[in-house]
Amino acid sequence: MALRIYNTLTRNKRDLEPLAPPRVGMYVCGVTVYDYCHIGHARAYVAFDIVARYLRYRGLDLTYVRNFTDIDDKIINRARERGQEPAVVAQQFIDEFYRDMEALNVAPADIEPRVTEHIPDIIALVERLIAKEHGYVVDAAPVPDGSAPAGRDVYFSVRSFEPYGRLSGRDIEEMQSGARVDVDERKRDPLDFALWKAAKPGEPWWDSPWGRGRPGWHIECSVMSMKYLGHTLDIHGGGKDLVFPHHENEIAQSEAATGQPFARLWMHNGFVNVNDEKMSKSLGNFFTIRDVTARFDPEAVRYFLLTTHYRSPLNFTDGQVEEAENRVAYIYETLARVESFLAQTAPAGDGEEFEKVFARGDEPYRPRHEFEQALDDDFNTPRALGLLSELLRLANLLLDGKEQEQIGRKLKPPLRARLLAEWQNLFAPMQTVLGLGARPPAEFLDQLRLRRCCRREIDPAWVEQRLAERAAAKHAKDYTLADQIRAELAAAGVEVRDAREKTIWRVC
RNA sequence: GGCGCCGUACCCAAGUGGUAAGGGAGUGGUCUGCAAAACCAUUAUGCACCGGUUCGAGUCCGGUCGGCGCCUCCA
Repeated sequence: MALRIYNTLTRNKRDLEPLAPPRVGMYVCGVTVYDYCHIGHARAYVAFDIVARYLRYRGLDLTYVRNFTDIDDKIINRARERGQEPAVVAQQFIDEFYRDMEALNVAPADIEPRVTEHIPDIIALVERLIAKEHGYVVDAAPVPDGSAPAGRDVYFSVRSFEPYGRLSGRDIEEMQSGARVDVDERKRDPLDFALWKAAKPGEPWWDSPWGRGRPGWHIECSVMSMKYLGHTLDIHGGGKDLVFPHHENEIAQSEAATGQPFARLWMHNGFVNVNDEKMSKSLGNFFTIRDVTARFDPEAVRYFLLTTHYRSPLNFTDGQVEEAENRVAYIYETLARVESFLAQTAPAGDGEEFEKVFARGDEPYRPRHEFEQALDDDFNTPRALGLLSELLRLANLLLDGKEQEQIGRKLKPPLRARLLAEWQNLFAPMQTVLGLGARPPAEFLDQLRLRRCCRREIDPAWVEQRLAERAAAKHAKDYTLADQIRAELAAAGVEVRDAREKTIWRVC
């Protein structure tokens, strides 16, 4: 069974065919570190986290590279605003990035290179492009204060690379008429882009054959991806907004330099929208990961991001994240119930396997197989979550002892325990691949309750106090008072559940 | 203007030409002192609209309407 992935370059799904199986090299464009990440960033890195986890689950030997762009105009501007060194700004937001990703349970990449640590490699590639006449050197634009420029600029000649535009499906001639490209007579073609930029006064710089300067935006990814993964990557990924010009330019630079295909498979995730419009810094309609995880459990954000296929647009609303948070709570409540049942009942019984007991007509029930089919099909996480939901429902069915309603017969508790133990094994890969439900259930549920108490300004001590009073009333068979207290708690957002031994509560 | 994507129930969302996953909300039920949770049942002869191909189309083709994206920094 092959893993099929949508390839932006060919506009269809292709089998993943690594150059040197089982090894797979994947490069994903990382963040420019000048600000907190927003939900759009979260989507991209959660999407590729699933890719990484699933490739490993499938037994592939993945090397995952994700860079940090730690030198760039925006970082320099931010540093200037704050009166800090650009390197300080960059380091701060690298740290913030890690905090966000950790909260979202996004595993680090294997290699996380930074642009500023690869300047000699970048210079070498620019020199190579100049030698092959794909790059050309021009005088830097005049400096506003009239002083002499510190170096010269190097541009890539788009017309020297015949296939330019293939990834994004556009034609150089047609783009000219777009008229939205700047006119700079130093460039041979308006679409030519900078490989190396002369330093302006007050900007960070590195010595180079073209004087003091710094890398252009696109060259870093060509350099760092090929350095760690070789000339041809198995997978190159990023957000849809990088298709043009960033990835187009990466292809041009890399293939012009090496003469080899740069990436076999291009994956691009869709946007996160707000009111059906793209969430972006420039539109100012973004929510940072920090904002959202302050209000909702980070795992709810992760779940929410997986409810839509990674290539489709995803509309962000509080209601959706709240719903996701309820689903995650359902996962952990089920896991907690399974744990507690198994702690009390010893499994026993043979020959009654999950796939037979819950057979669908003549077909055995094989959730793991279906799960793999879903992810094999271009990482279809919504389908995978659907299967997850079914599986959770079956666990609760067994826990309630209501399996008769589904399979037409009643099972003895030891056999139910055995099936639930098997259930845990079926569920485990879903936990590890999706990165959901992997925390200790009690810990999660306590945290969620605290978080929701904060959200609704409920004092847990007050709840406990009122519940004690209600227990006394119930004991005295004063149901009127007991129900009155329960109604009062419910009005505050506290849901009371009378379980067998004790009363538990949660916040909605 | 060029290129491209999308339009599935009240809401979110899968859907590989062959009887429309899953979740939320709603309704009925089981359980419960009553509830809540959980579970069971139920909710699209229908997939924006109009044509076409086919034994058969949400799925393929053409057109119409509506929404969005890229073409400039952007995950």
